[in-house]
Amino acid sequence: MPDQTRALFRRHGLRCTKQREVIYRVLADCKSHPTAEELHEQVRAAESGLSLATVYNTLEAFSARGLCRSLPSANGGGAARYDADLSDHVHLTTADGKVLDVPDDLSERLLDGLSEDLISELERRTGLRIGRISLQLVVGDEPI
Amino acid sequence: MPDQTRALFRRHGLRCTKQREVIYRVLADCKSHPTAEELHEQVRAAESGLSLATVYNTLEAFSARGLCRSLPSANGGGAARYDADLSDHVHLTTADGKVLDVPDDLSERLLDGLSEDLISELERRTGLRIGRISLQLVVGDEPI
DNA sequence: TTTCCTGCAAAAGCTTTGCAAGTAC
DNA sequence: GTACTTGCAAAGCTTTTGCAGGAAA
Repeated sequence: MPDQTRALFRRHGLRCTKQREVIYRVLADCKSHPTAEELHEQVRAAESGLSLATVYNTLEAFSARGLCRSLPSANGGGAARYDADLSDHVHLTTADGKVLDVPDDLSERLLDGLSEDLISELERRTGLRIGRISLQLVVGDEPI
Repeated sequence: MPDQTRALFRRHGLRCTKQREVIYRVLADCKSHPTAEELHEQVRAAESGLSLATVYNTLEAFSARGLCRSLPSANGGGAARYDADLSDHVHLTTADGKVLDVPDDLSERLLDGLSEDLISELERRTGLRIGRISLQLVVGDEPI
């Protein structure tokens, strides 16, 4: 396992196993926001014995420790999708459940609308504590 | 069934049945964006024989005809949530899967960021045809 | 009368869990 | 050695589907 990955896991309180390494590497290299199942297929190329349950457990551990996040799907049903890119960027979800990154410059224009005082206003009125916030555009090809 | 509901169903090409009426009424009166299961519980107060499969079929019919929409969940897994309010408003999804409406004035401030040319820019770069667009804030109580 | 809808039960899809064996620390 | 992780299988939850009877048009 590369020292960098080892350090990353340690820093987040995760044990270093070869399963976790390969899962992290595949997810981090992947621009398509894969489902657990898709990840499992790709990961088995490198570690053929690796089970789907381990993929789920690992994604859960990564999410809990802030190494990845799961993304809202189009409609609640269907498989969860995961992203190891934790930078501020907007996701665009299509009607058929795919998730794309909104290009950085457009993300920025959208995120500029999320000013500090809009967020405090939201906290005040909803009573929620808002630690992080992410923005999701859901698009359909039919006008409403 | 009230004439108004009857007319609404007819206008959208849906047959008028008492099951659909009660499901629509409960959903439209409900501010909490219920899951199919929650809706089923409430609906059975009025129509005790109504099955969960019918709730799902009906929500599917409503969504297809534009009488309601299903909302992205926090993380892809879990039950879908439904909303009969189709006006432009932003949804806020909490880490534990609840969905709230963002107050109108704040929704408006956010939606102002979605200018026509940002949307055409997105269409041009993604190759998608964007017929409708909805905005979802996903918040967590932990900083990322 | 024709077509669509409902209810039931069964199946399908996604995710979690219990447990025994194995591995990192 | 201790605590955590893995793999398997089974269970759990959500959603969809096939089909027979029933209701709307």
